[in-house]
Amino acid sequence: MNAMQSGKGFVDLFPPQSDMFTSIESQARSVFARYGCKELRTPLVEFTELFVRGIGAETDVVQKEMYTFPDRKGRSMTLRPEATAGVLRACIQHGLLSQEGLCKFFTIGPMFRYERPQKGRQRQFHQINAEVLGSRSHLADADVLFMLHAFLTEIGLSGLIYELNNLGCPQCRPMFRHALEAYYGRVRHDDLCSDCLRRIRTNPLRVLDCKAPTCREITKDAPSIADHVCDPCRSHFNQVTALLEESGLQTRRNPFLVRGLDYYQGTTFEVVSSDLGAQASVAGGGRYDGLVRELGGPDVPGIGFACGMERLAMLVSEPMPPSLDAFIATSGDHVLARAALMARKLRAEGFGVEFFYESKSMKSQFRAANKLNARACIILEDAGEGGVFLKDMLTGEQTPCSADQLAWNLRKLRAS
RNA sequence: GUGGGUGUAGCUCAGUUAGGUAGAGCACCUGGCUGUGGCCCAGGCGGCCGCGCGUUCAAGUCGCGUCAUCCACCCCA
Repeated sequence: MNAMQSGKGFVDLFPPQSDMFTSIESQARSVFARYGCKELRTPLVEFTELFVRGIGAETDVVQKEMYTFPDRKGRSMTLRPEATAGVLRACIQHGLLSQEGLCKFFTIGPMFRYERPQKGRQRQFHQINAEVLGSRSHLADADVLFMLHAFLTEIGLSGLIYELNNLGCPQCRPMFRHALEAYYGRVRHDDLCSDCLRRIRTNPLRVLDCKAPTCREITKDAPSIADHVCDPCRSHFNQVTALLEESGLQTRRNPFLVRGLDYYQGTTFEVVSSDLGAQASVAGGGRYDGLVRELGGPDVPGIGFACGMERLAMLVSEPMPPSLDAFIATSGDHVLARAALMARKLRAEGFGVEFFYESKSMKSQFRAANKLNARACIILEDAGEGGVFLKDMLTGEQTPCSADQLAWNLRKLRAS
C-alpha cells in the first residue's frame, strides 16, 4: 500500500512556519483593530456566479484557475480564489450597506487557485484581506494604505516598495483603452509576443506589464494612463499621493501597474519585495467602486487589499522557540502517575511543563529537557509526598524542594 | 497548459564522468559517566537508490516511459 500524499500545491505547515503564521495573524488582528476593522469570516465555498460576476468572466482567475464543482443538486460551487467578492456578498446579504456610515472588515484564511505551484505560490494559500466600504474620499485610500503599511512594518518588514497607479474610472478608462488599441495597432505585429497579440483584443491594459523585452521596448512609448484620466480621477489620485507624501510613506508611481482582477479602478497599489523570486508581490489592492452594485447591492464604493501569508512568512525572521518552565524527570514507573498529576497542577497555574509517558533513563530525560529549552527540571524520586528536587538548568544547581513550593520557585526562576 | 532542474537513510546531500555487493553529516538510541543535561569520544538503529520496462554476466550509475517535487513562463497574494 502506497503512503498517502497531499495533493499538488496543498502543503502542510509545521513549526516554525506555523508559528510564524500565527504570529503574523495576531499582529494583523491587533493593527487592524486599531484602525477600526472588525474580523469577518465568510464561507470558503460560494456559488460560482459570485466570482464570475465579481472578478470578471474574462480574467485568468475565472477562466482557468478556479476549483469549481457541482454540488449534489447540480449547482456550480467554487472554492474561493479571493476574499473580496465573498465579503461584499455577505455585507449585501445582511443589509450592512443600506445604512449610512462605513463598513470596515478584515478576513484571514485560505484561498484556492488551480495553478502550477512554484516559489511563493500554492494551490491552497492564505491571505489577510481588508475592505473599507462606503466612502469615495481620498482619505479612505490613504487610510487603507496607512493601515497596510502599519501592519507590514509591525511584523518587521522594511525595504518594501509601495507601487501606486491610477486606473481611471468607467468614464475615462475606455478612452485610454482606445488610445492603447490605436497605438498597438500601429506597431508591427511580429514585434509583440503572442500573448500580447491576444491581449490587445481581450484586455489591452495587460500589455503594459508584459515582461517580454521586445514588448517592454514598445510599451515604453505607449500612451500613459496619466494623460488620459478625467479631471475628477486625476484630482482624487493627486490628493491621495499628496497625503501619502506628507505622511512620509515612500511610494513609487508605476504607470504599468495593472491588476488582474477586473473590478479595480482608480487608485491601485502593490507592495513588492526583491527577495521573493518571481512572485515579488506581497500585497495588492485598490479601489472597486462599481463592485457592490455589480453583485446586486446598493451603489456603495469600496477599497481594500490582500496580503499573501506565505510570502510574508518568507520575509519575516523566525520567532524564538517558546521555552519550557520545567521538565519533570522521573526515576521509574512508580512515579509516572505522580508526574502526570504534578504536571496538570503546574500547567493549571500557567507553567509550561513536559514529562515522558514512559520511564526512560535519566540521561535521555535530561537531553529532552535541553532540547525543549527547559528552564528547570523537577526530579521525582518518590511516589509519596517527598523525594522532589528542583534543578536550575542554567546553573546546574539542584536542591530538594517540597511540592507546594514548586510554583513559587519556578516563578522565581522565570523572573531571573 | 508550456519549458528546465532534481528524486539515494527521518533531514541535508555525496556517489552517476569511466556499470562491479550502499556512503557522510545532522537527528535518534546505547555506552564512556556504578539513574543527572549541553561539549567530547566510541558503538548502534536506519535505504525496493521515486516507480516500471529495457540494455548487460552485472544498473543507484546507461536508454525509454511514468509519477512526484522544485524553479520559471502565464497570472496573481
